[in-house]
Amino acid sequence: MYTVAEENYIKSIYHLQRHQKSVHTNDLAAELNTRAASATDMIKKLEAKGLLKYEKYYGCSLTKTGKKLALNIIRRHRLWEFFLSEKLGFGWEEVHAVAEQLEHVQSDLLTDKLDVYLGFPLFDPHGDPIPDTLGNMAAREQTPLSLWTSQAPAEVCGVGSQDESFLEMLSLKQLEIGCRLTVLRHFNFDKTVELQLATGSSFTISEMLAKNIFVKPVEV
Amino acid sequence: MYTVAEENYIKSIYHLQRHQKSVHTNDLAAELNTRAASATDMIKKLEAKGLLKYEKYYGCSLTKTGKKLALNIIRRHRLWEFFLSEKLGFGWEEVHAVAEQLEHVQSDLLTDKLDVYLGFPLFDPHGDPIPDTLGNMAAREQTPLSLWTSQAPAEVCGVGSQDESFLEMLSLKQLEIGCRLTVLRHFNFDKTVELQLATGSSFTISEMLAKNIFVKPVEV
DNA sequence: CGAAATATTTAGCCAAAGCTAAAAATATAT
DNA sequence: ATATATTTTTAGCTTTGGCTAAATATTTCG
Repeated sequence: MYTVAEENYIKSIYHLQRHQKSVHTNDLAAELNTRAASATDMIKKLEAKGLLKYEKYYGCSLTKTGKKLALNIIRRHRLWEFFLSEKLGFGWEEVHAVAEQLEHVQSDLLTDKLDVYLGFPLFDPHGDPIPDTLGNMAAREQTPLSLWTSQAPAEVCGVGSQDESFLEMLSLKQLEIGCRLTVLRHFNFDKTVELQLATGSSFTISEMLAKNIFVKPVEV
Repeated sequence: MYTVAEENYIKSIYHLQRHQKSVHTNDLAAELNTRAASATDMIKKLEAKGLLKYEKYYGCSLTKTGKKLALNIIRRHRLWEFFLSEKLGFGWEEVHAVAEQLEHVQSDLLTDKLDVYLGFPLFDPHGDPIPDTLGNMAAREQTPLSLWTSQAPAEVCGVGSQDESFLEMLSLKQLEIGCRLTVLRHFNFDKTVELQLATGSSFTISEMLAKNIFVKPVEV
């Protein structure tokens, strides 16, 4: 069994590892809203437990065991998100905070029974894929709006951040998951994107926002 | 917000308070598998937070605030037990351990939405009543087998302990929740109880066991 | 009643996980 | 390439929750 703190470190290291191959102390501390010194301490502890490899002043990266644990935590998190949204009627922007707590309930039996009960969902309410028992998950068939060049109508199917101010902005601009839109044009100068909603209204969004909204072709 | 340790102390004090009016340090320590010294420390902390009143060498008892918290924790615990049993198909003897973890997820929104989702259940799978938002709960319409004198068939609807060895014994003797039985007689000498199952088999159980099995009249 | 047994508290430690401040290593920049 | 800036680590302290051993209250019993 692992402590909540350990699990949170493992999860953060896993997420950071998608971008940088080796995870640096400062980045990890920033991700967890803590200090570099604390991160160093925990990294050492996790290395002792065989969950990651660590080279002083260079960084760390998860071992096979560490990755497996990370995927299990992510699995729990996303299954709970799905449950909260689908079964309890939580707004998709409310689920994250509660799932942060639920993900630390350690019982594989619970996780697997929940998975069965939910019908083995492949994606959580944010469009992120849910790992199965072995850690395998579907690839997200998603393109950030910033890269979507097709004229064809697109459906919002994922977001790149759980930040509250970001999610608030989305719902303000009526860019919820499942909503349909068309990209009118990309402005090369400042990378802003002009788009039109199914309701007919059109407006321009920043590059930052466009990078964090994922879309896919509208299904027939 | 309260820590997991604090919540567990509050819950234990609440349970002990049903029997003794004032809860003694040693009993509390025993209940929580810890030592008297640790209990003293925590009692002081909880008093400082206004959750209980404490008199040195005498004991402690929950304040109004403390009781409210206790009932909220119990509410969460029993709702999760119901969920695990009803929705996920856990055996009723498996739910307790997992609910011990789930009960510490702190989100009133979650608790209330879960309650709605489950259809405002009144009793958990062990037959214990589930408090509502205000802390009110149904009285358990249950009699311990040791006091059941009626000739009429009875239905097992509750248990007086979550102890593993006890629950194991129950399932071994096929005395699950919901099962039907008739009490053949009470032996005055050693307070054992002879009973007959719906299957026809009959046997005698100890006073200890009889006190911990709750029954109610079979519903028509 | 007073001595022995029992219960409770105090004092002093430990481990986990965090922090600050200072030291050491690495990276950058003129 | 050396000086400066940044990053990382170390050292030492804090809080939470638990422990043991010793001290102090309380209860019980001869």
